[in-house]
Amino acid sequence: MSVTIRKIAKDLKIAVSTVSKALSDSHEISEETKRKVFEYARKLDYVPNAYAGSLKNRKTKNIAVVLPEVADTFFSNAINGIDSIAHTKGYHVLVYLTHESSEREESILQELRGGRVDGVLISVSGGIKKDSQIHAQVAKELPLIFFDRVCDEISTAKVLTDDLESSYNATNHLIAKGCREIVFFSAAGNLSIINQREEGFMKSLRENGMESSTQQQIIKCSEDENETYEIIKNVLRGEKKVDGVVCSVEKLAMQVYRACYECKLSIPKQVKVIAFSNLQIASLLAPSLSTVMQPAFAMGEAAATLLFKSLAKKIDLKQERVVLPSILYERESTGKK
Amino acid sequence: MSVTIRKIAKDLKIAVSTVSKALSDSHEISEETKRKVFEYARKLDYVPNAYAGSLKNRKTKNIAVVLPEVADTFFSNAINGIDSIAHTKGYHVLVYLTHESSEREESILQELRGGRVDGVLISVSGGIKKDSQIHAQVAKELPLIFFDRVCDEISTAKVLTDDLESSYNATNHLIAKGCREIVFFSAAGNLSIINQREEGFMKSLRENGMESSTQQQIIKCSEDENETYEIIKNVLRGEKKVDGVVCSVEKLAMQVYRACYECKLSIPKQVKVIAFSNLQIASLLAPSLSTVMQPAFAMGEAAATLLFKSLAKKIDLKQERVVLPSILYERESTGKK
DNA sequence: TTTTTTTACGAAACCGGTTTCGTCTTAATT
DNA sequence: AATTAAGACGAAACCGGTTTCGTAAAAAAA
Repeated sequence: MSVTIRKIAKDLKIAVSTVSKALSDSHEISEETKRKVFEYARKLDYVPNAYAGSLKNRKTKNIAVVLPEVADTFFSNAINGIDSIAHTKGYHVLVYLTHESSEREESILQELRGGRVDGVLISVSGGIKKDSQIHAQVAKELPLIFFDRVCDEISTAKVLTDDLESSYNATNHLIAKGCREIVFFSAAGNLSIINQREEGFMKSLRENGMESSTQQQIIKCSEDENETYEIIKNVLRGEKKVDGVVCSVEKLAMQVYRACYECKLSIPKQVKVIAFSNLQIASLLAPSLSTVMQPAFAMGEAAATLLFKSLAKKIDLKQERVVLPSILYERESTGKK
Repeated sequence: MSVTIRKIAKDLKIAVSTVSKALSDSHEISEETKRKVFEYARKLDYVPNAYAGSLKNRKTKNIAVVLPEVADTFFSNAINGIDSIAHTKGYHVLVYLTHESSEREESILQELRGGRVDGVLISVSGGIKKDSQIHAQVAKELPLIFFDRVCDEISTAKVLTDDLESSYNATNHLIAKGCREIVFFSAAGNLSIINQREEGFMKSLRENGMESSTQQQIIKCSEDENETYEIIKNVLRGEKKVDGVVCSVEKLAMQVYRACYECKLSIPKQVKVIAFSNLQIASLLAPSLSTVMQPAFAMGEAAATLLFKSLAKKIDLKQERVVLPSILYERESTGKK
């Protein structure tokens, strides 16, 4: 049985409340008594129970981070950013993985209503349904902050990147490098950031007079990896020789690389590729991959900072919206020597 | 204010204990009453407080995962494995990052003594000191399981890979490919898995009559990235033309690639490289990287499974030791066409 | 010296559950 | 008919803290 303040009180023949106050260095307690309590607590190696007090004051010092997966450089770096802030605030981080499943995401959020955490940072799963009520419900009960993959419908804080603009820039980059038949590989699901990236892509095409059929230029991929691979191969082998590719997410870039290898298409000679990706080793790929890199760590920091400000009642989350710029790295896959 | 069983009891004009028992489907309560309680609880959207009961029965349904970093494919995949098991058991996962700092690791473990979690899975930081008492202390108070980076001194469950053997195999592989001047880049710190890998390396050299000076063949790298880079470059540019490299950890492989690039050394023509790594995209590197891949997901699963067995009082952790095999992937960096 | 204020501490309620134990009613047993 | 057993529920303790409020003693003010 672990040491409690009741045991300390009993041994020292003083009241439980006195021990509690002494340990929190209350002015109500004399220095003499405080010293005694601290000494004895130290001697018994007293460690307070983390959740006992949380009942009374409703502070668990836990926050939840809900995301599709952790084996992804964007998300793992975001966690680093979140953890760096949480750590300075003495908070603990619970990580929840949805694996892009909306059912799982919903059941996780439902569980989070049980007072396990003081706030939630979330990047929604690709499969999320529009009509889900649970996000709004959670947002009512505790501070909820979206980062990167947001739900536009929910009125709460959001941290994102300039997706439309950076997708526009990426497409312009391909065009500047001479591409004339560009396609956009779009991730499955109905994420607003993906929509933004699609729009940036189309905006560039429009401005450059390269717009034809949206359906032929924006290729929706599947949730299934193998299916996606087939889709990609079919597009690349099509009669309309594609010479430029924008990948909306990192995973697709890897698939495009594999497909080009199998179809004996040379990157960047025959097909130029640029992708939204946070791979630190993009520069070591064969060929090195041009990327639009999101400031994952900074986004995590920003989201966590908003959360703690909200917990300190400093801000109203409804008003908050942070947009950070992505950075375009030009590498061999778009023709850099 | 959220709805509690006391509110339900009051509204239904029954005792709190009756509500509690009804909700847990106790046989003490009549079907009639249960129905009423369930209905009303559902109507009020009652969600039980996660930590209220934990005081009494000492079960938080939380586990801690302590690791050096998350932006590393081994660790992020291990988390996936852990999460997959934890999820089926209805447990929640707290992630703690040490960033290879022993002070941080110690303060984290100290905090975990406060009953925040029911058990701990840990991969120790490289900077950990031998004389730290806190690991043993935690192991006394709650189930503690080491995975991958273990502390040999502590008598508790461990999940690891066949480090000595796989390092031996990796070195043999280089020799079979014609390497005659092989060095082992060893990660900073004093981790037992690194020692095992060093031993496997030396064993191979010995058996092949290639052992010379250990100090010249096993190169200890620094905690500082830039310093490590300089060390690597100096070794590769040395007069004794190194033609084979074993990297004890993934990060070093990336540094070796950079160094070879800068020193204009061709991989695999002049230098062959093999590394302990879990990068899924190792095959897309330029050149593709031969790796010793650890079964990260399975290790996470195994560690979590041990923990839950221990929580169910099914096993004595002191006896447990799981060793999983790594897999050697031969790719271009060691000469595969 | 009397009154007021301050200091230091204790008793008890409280947070939201679980669990033990006692009691009353009804049904089964002898 | 008397006794026992089972069924259904309530009162209260408990888990380990925090917080409010009351009070005795000492110090300060009148």
